[in-house]
Amino acid sequence: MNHEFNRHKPIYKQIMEHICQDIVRGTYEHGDKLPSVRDFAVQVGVNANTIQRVYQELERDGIVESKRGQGTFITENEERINVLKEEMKKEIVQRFITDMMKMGFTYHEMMTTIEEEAKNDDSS
Amino acid sequence: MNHEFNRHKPIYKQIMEHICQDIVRGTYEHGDKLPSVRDFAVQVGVNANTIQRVYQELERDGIVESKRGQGTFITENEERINVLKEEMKKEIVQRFITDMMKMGFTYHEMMTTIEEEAKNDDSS
Amino acid sequence: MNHEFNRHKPIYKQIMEHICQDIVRGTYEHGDKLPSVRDFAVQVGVNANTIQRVYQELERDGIVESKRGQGTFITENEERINVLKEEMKKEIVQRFITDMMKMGFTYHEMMTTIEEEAKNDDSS
Amino acid sequence: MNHEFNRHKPIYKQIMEHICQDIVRGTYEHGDKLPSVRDFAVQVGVNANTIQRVYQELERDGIVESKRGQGTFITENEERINVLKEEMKKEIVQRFITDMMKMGFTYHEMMTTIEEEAKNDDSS
DNA sequence: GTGGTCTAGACCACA
DNA sequence: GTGGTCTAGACCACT
Repeated sequence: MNHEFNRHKPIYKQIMEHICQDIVRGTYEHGDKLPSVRDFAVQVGVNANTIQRVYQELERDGIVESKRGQGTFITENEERINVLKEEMKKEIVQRFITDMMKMGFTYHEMMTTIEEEAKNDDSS
Repeated sequence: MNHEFNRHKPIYKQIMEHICQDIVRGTYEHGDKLPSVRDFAVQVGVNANTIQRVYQELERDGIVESKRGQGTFITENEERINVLKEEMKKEIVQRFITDMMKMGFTYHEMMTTIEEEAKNDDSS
Repeated sequence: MNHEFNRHKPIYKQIMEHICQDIVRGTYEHGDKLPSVRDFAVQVGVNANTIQRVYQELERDGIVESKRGQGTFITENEERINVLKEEMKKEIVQRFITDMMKMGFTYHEMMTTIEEEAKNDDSS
Repeated sequence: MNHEFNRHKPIYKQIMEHICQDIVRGTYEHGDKLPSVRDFAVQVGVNANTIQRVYQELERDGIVESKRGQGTFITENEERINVLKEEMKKEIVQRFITDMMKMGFTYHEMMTTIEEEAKNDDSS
């Protein structure tokens, strides 16, 4: 499988985000094993060094833990995952609100807009 | 006035966005004159070339028009401005929705979250 | 009447070209009087200085002659006009041929292309 | 090699045109790697920033693609190249025809003129 | 004074 | 080494 990457954002960050999304969505659970660096690199079609960096940064953030000779695992620390979820949600929401406000929209208009999208989604 | 710039995004893009926000919010109207390249550069504390690039890209996008020896102006084409507003809104909203969905949130949860932020804002 | 000018070419040159085209096409004849600087400026909607420069350069080229207190006239020198026509034609043709050759077209293809345009023009 | 540039046209545009001509003529094919910004700059004797701009504008036009840390490549999109060829041809031909018409020439005269040039070229 | 182009040289992130 | 951004300062043409 060949993933599409956004040109204007570091690939390693995009992969990091993707993993985090999988975690908070429940696709990965605490303690799950991640693919090996090499396998993962082949799967997404990037250099192994790039995946290496992804795992490093995720470990630095306490999201994953690498065990020598065994592989890399989602942290057993459930609280860390909850915090991650809140962090990500907050960042996305805050960004949305400030961007919309800079354009002059009110909270009411923001909610209406999302409601409309929800309807479009239903009917499609 | 000395503006703060996000270190992970080109300054010229941040300035472009800022101008576009001013336009859709109504701070600038169609036909309005923008500051000269050099004046604007001094105002925001960047090099004149950076502003030059901002104006160039905005002109390519049909948002402003540069007139020789006279200055740079918001386009007279009101329709273009309406389109700009829709484009910007759509991009922000779509981004928000897809990011939230990737994390597993429903439309309902998205709206609830914003509602909560609105309340916090009131009381603050 | 408000003329449209090409942004990326000096206005005075565009006006010069326009006058020369009128001359070689026969719209102006040798000895004809051109509009006064001010009238012409109003007609085409530019600054009078710009027209002033147009007349100056045309006079330098021997295309027009200005007579004090009377106005500006197309030269009486018919030979000069014939030379002008040849110069302009040659420039246009040479430019066309070299541009097409740079793209890899043959003389035969150039003529075919023009033939096609001629047909489209007929039927339209 | 030291190239000659037309003083009345931005160097970056002249280089852009040159590259496009190489593409439509087949000197470059889809997927080919272009010289690095710095190498190209040395080759044509201009500043690296000028080449940078050339690549940027070509990328915006969908003609080339820049890949981080790898280089700049002609697009893999063959259709885009075909469109480019048609665009360039059309622009040149239309310009020739309108210029000649403004001077009062007929389609027949245009073709005769080119035919004559072709003969001169043969005998030279 | 206005926009537009170019240079020289620096620094950064990515691979 | 590769593209990308930014600065400082210069020069040009147009008005």
